[in-house]
Amino acid sequence: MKTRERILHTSIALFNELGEPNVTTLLIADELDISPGNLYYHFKSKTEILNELFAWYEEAMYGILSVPESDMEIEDLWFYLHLIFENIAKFQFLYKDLVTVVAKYPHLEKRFQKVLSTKRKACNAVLERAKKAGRLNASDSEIEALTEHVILITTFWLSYSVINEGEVQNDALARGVYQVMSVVAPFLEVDRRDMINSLKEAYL
Amino acid sequence: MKTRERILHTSIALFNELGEPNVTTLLIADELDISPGNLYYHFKSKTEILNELFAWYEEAMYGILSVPESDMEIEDLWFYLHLIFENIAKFQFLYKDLVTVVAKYPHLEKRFQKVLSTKRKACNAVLERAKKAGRLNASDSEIEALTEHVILITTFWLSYSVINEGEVQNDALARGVYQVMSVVAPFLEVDRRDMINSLKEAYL
DNA sequence: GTCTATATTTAGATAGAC
DNA sequence: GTCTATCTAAATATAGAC
Repeated sequence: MKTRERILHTSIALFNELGEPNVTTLLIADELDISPGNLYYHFKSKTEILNELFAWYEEAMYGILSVPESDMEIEDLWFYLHLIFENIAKFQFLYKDLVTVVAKYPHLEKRFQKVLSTKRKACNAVLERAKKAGRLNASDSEIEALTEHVILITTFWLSYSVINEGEVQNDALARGVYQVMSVVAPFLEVDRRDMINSLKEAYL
Repeated sequence: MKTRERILHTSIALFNELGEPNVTTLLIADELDISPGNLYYHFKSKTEILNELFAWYEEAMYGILSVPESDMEIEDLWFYLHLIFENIAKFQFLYKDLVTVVAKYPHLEKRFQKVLSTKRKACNAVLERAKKAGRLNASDSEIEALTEHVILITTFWLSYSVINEGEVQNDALARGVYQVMSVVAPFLEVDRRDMINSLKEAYL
């Protein structure tokens, strides 16, 4: 792996572990056993490292969100949500210090908002489709509130885990998925609600 | 008002407006038209300012949470939730940069967790009481998930608002209250659900 | 491409006069 | 209690040799 690539991979690892505000360019260089001068040969600033990582994040997220979610069953939804949570975990430094990071790198604000609004649309589409398929009983305003819940939970579940447990535990993602499912459950028929409980038993 | 008090009030205002990581002791002193030396005469460090403000926060929060919530109707719940959101808004600098602030001031971690667990107990008690009074139809595991939802929403609603709108809007608190109510609504009888919609119309 | 050495800036904090 | 002046430490970033 070329130095430039190694810098990016080490940066994301350190950011995720220690939080972006606590990772200096010197620390990244130290961890790689290269000099700070070398690091700055490849990236003219810390911001540029962050930009590149954010581009990775966007690419991964839009990739997942563009999946043609044709009429999913509960198990598919569980799986799909897990995929999203996994990608969030991969870029958890963005989520754990979201407001701070966006304040520090203002040009990321609009881009992050765009990801969120894409997520919102995808979520809305999934719920509307479930309603049309007769799987979901919810009014328009209920679907609207549900969508907000789903986006809020997915966005802040990792922060919530860190605050409660001091770190991101192994089962944090599965518990996040369950938490999302539990907010949708009341609008499903009874037998599908049981299925969520089965999935909880199986994965949690 | 004595200088010591003025420092605290100016600090909380600047923290809330700009975010704790972006407020230096020099900025606080400048805003007050006093010298940095003077500020350090009253507080030996920035951490000590934060400690004092956090003690304010704890006092206010425990005060609200110890209210004997005897069997609340929907309107009372709405009002009670608004009280909690208002206090969160008063100390929004803690919430907007929660993970960052706790990482920077590690001794606050346990204390914040204690506030959260007190909140969790209060929420659980309210829901259990509503169930016993026949107002809420929810299983134990549903009440457990509901409690998590309520704590998650109250904790991160302000961050969510900032990310989505770039700042905390005037109606952010009322929308937060509604969002919490909407997660409880499916477990209420139909007429009480309508009441939530009426409250939404009235306050939002 | 990589290194060493160093410059620049800024935040937190202290010393000592008034 | 308050001020001016200054120190220290740390983080970002650059210059120039190899």
